[in-house]
Amino acid sequence: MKIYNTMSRTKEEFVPGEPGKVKMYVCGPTVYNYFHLGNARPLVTFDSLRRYLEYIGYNVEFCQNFTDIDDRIILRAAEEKTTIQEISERYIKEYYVDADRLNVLRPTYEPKATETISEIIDFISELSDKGYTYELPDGIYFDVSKDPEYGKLSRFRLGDLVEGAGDRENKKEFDGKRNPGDFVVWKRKKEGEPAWSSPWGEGRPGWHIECSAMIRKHLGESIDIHGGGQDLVFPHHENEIAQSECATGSALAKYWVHNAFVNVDDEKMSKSAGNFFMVRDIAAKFDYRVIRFFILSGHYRMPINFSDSLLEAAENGLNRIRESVQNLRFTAAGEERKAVKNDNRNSWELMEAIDIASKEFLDAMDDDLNTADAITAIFRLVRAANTSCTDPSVSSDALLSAADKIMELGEVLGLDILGEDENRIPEEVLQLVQKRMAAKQEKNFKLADEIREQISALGYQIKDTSAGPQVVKL
RNA sequence: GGCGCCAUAGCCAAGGGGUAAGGCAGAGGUCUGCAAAACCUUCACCCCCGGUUCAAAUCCGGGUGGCGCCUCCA
Repeated sequence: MKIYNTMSRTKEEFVPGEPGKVKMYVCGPTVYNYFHLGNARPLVTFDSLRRYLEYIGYNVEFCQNFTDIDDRIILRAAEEKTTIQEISERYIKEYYVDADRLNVLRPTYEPKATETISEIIDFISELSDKGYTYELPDGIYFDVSKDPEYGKLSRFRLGDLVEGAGDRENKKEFDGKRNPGDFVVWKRKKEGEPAWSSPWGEGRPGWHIECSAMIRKHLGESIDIHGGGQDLVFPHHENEIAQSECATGSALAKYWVHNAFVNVDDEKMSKSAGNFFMVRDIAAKFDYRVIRFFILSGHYRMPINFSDSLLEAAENGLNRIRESVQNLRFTAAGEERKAVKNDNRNSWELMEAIDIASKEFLDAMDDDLNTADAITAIFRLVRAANTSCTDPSVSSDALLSAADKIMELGEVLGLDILGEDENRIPEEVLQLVQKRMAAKQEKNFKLADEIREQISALGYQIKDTSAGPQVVKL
């Protein structure tokens, strides 16, 4: 497959360091709150990349961290008069509630910063021994001027950073720093803060260092894919590269992959801007599957706007796929349909459409994870399959093959098109369906409509087809 | 100031030198007691101006408009 590499700013052929194996790392959440739609985008994007790589045969080792020690967590704990452990544990639990329902697979490794302290300290020691760091009263800093390649990912030059600093240049934060771009790897303890002992006294790790240490601990010195949101390119990933490559001497990652933002009215959704929507709250109105489908309906490197009407459009689109699978299975179950031989011409044409959809799907995903086109391939199969449902000469086997393929491709995107339990109809509902059938036979349409209302109140919808009533979960 | 991205129908969104995928919404029709779904039909010359070319929405140059990073941030 081809994947866009931020390092080269071009699409490159994906060739992992070790054949058949992929090592990928994605920057995970700082756990001090529920996550918003903008945070959900990389989760869904990289989960889909991981699923696709596994689908085409790779063995994927996937690592995603939890930042569970950070200024915001400390602040939150202070506000609530509790410990940082309590805060981070709570929001890790809540993270899983949302992530699981978004059908995000659990990573192979999910390290926490606070459980990686000794590796982080070792890492800093190495940098220190090699002369890349210096001490200031408040902590240990990385000297970016010691790294001749610094800036290669973001393509920022050190001089430009000084200019970009603008009005911040006069602020205290630069006091003592050798270069404006220098960043802290170990923060000395301030009164009342949680701390760990280290060769530099009590303190806690800086933000960037945890990822460098975790990657090496779980995946090794060099990995295949490193992912995250576009805003992490600088400074976070740039600094990770500087630390890791100065320490180990080898390239940290072969492919740098970054997703674009979720916007509201064309402006970046962010906590600081206050224009964010929690996934939890959106899920009160829309199914988590709709949220995932919405995220995947555009290319990951293009910004997407969020609004209710866009979610509604996504919901309707996803329903079209779901209904198709339901209709295919229902139609295939018909007795007359089962008698149709599967080697007739029209059945064969549907089988061909299935193959074409598979190929289009693979082509789309191979082209830099083009999930928008991959979804189009599914829609094209849906159209062909629905048309086949109206053609009595197409066999049950062919219809079921189409349904299976739609489910299979949907699963690669993690869409969970039809859950297992959605096929089982409760006895109570089935009895009502029988009663309604009887009422219809007697032309008692008033009663029939009342029963339909009852069924609907139980969460099921009834559709009268030429082959009898079809019941589906709403 | 530095670096970078984007501009395609009412909306969303792919594509990317040879004459515009798909979805949502809309209109008309078929089926149907009604409803729902489905099916059929219909719905764009791709921001503007130059240039290259037999041919440009696609390439190049210049505009205009929108956005992002350079500060915690997905």
